[in-house]
Amino acid sequence: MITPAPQRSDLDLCAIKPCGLCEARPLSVCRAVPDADLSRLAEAATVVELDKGAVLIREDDPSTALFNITSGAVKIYKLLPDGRRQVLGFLFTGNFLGVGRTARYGFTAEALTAVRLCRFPRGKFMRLLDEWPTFERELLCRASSEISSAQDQMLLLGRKTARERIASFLGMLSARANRLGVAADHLHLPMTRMDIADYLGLTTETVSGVFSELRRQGRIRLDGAGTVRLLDPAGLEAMAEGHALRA
Amino acid sequence: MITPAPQRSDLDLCAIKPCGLCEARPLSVCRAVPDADLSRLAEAATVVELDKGAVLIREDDPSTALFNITSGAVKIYKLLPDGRRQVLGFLFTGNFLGVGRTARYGFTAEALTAVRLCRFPRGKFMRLLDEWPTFERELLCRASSEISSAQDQMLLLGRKTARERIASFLGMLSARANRLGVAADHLHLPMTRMDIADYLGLTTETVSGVFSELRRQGRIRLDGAGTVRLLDPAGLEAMAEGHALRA
DNA sequence: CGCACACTTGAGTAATGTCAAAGAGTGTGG
DNA sequence: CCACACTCTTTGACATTACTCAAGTGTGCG
Repeated sequence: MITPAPQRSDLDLCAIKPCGLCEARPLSVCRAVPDADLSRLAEAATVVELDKGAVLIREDDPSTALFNITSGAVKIYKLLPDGRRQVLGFLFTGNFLGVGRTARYGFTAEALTAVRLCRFPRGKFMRLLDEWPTFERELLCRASSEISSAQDQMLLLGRKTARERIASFLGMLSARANRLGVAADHLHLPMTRMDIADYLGLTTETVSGVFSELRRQGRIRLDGAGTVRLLDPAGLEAMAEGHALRA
Repeated sequence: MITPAPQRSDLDLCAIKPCGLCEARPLSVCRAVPDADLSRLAEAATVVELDKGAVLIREDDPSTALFNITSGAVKIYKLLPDGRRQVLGFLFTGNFLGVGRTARYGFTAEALTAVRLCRFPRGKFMRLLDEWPTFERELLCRASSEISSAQDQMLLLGRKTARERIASFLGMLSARANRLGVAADHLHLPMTRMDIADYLGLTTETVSGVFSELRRQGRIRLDGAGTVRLLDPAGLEAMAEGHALRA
């Protein structure tokens, strides 16, 4: 509901880093670029480092560049004229921003933590795309799964209760941790309650209330410092799918 | 809220139609296929005709085929175990179904009217994709704009009021009519109030109530037979973006 | 140490959902 | 061609979920 005053931060241009050594590569679109061509990829990219709160993409600005996150977390959101906000997603290492074909960005992107990104000017990027079919396939693949997640989110926003939304949210974070091979029941939330609320179509008060309710029910534990421990993942999973909750 | 009993209809296999004469081609992904290769495209496709209400894709079934709509309208939706439903979208002539890369369909697709489609077995389709880079680019392009629409819909579902949702819905249909070169203030709605409600995250009663309110305000006219006339497109547009409404 | 900021809690409210019933439109079979 | 049966739509009374507003409690940072 509240418009945060987004601070414009100049993009720090850092030395180009060889893509071959990049620890984010296995998670990124660039994994589809042939090893032999890595230097051409590195040529096209500029490494950018931003502080927490910095805005890297502004809704309705001309979309001149695409970004790959190599470390840190980013939130993307849309605003209504009166300041109501919808967070469209949280992006982490390996996520790619700006695939949209339109002339202008459809959302704002803001750093949740300090971030490091590779910035690709749109024109250069498109030319590379033409050369490496595997790269284009990778993008299509990612776009497809993004559509699929968006559809899950539509079901959540359109039809789930506040409880179910929070349970789904925790489930998603847990699944992501699992995919990355991290402990899936010990979650770190880099976003505020308001970000979560704006992501789930709720208010901070409701999010807070449901977290407390889940804590009282012994399903989660709030360890402070943005950490949540899942004590009953199965129960939360069931709740997320809309099954009535016992206990 | 209600699960319609979807009737399984056998896919009628019809004679293969030459793609060169297809009136849906300028609107479809196939416009990106080189003319010289059209016969290979036609070989891969099977023309299918379905009655209103027929289910062509069932959520969680193995995704064995992709479809291109050559005439008619289709709705796609997801269900929760207790029957709550979220309509993800309405698809028309030229829209493409099934780009998802996953092994199973993520939604159910049901004919809103009688439909004609081209059915592509997934394997064959993927092989064609490898051969025609322009075809793959076309799909990526469509996937991007689908993501963009999905994001608009998330804003709608997460943050807009019932009034704003209906106004947005009418605006979308109007914009589509405009794109097709049809009169943009005379809309035909092939879907029921319940479909609209399930698309906008509302109930039929609320949808009906808002339609009546807009009619009383002189902003629209309900001509029966699923036809709506927009009397105040500018006012509706403003309403869709969340501006307070005078009058 | 104290000021922000984020989070939690609770009381009251408003928007939308639920339930019920009547009205309109459509198609079918006599 | 009409009557019936069906579904879809509209309307209204009532219930409920989540929001608003307000106060109070951490928690981190300068």
